[in-house]
Amino acid sequence: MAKRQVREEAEPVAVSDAALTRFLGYHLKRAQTVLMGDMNAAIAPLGLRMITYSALAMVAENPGLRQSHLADALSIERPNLVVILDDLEERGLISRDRVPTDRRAYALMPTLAGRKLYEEATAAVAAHEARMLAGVSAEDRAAVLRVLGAIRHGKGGEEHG
Amino acid sequence: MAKRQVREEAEPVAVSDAALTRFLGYHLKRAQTVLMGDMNAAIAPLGLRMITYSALAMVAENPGLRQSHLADALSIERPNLVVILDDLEERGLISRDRVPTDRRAYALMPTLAGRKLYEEATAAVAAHEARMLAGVSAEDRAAVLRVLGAIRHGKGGEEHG
DNA sequence: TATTGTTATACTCTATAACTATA
DNA sequence: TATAGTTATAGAGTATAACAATA
Repeated sequence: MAKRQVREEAEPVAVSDAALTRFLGYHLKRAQTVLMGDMNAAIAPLGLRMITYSALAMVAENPGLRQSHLADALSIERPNLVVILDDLEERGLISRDRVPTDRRAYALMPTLAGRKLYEEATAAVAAHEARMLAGVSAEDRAAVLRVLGAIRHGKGGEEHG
Repeated sequence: MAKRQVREEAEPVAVSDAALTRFLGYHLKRAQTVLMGDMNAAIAPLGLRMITYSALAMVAENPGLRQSHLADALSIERPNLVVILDDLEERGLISRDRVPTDRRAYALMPTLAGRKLYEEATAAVAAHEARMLAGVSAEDRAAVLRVLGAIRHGKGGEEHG
């Protein structure tokens, strides 16, 4: 609107990305941000976020799981898992049952409502990813999993400082 | 250490990931965390982090860049860029020069020290990524870039709510 | 003495509103 | 009135220390 000044850039301004596009870290971070933000939006109507869905999924498919094991599996710290499980428990999606043989620990169990929401959410997540990967070939999908696995596991054997 | 109780799990405890491994978001987040953490460690000796390196790289290869354009290019908010540039400027790696034709804006310029550090850091980053992708084929690397690009750009044309 | 879950806390990252100085 | 850069601030996400109960 208005009269348009003597400026070259009214459009997005083409800034060269060339300095960064050579690096996988750049692409990985951007894609991760977009995918997770979009996935969070996709399951927000169910009252879930990615981390919350992940915890629910693990409990649903590994009934009896201990909190410390779940934290390890999700690669998060034990203290940070507490509030996530508080949320799921308060909403009646999981329960924390005392373990008779080790009264320090809790066995995490999905409730019926938890299982139901897990299935709904899983369908939503699958649909979301199908949409995100609509134009991607099966070969490329497989390749991505190989590379992401290599990044995730490749580390640790190379340097230790 | 000590006597070993009557417990099945002294080792890492095999918890099934199956509930999550079907989803790309899971792999993407893990890989991103590992890669970025590792890259940050790789360039920490140079006093840089990934975001800090990215900003320096963009300035080095796009001298005269404005802050708002840089923020757009890095997909970060303008206010968050300020402290990053403060850091680079205080260390004498970039300068903020007034733009004569628009005295509101700053033209970001790399200093000589900035260019030098950028080249060092670029070598470190490239070496780091080469290490991370050591066992990955050229085809798989290309496939990853295709898929990450699809995720990053694929969004936005599908839904708008 | 070590471990499970918890609390408190801190540090980073990210996001928004509002200010200033210019346009 | 709108824009560039800034300030202040709030919210996630992530990390560590330390505590109570239990092993």
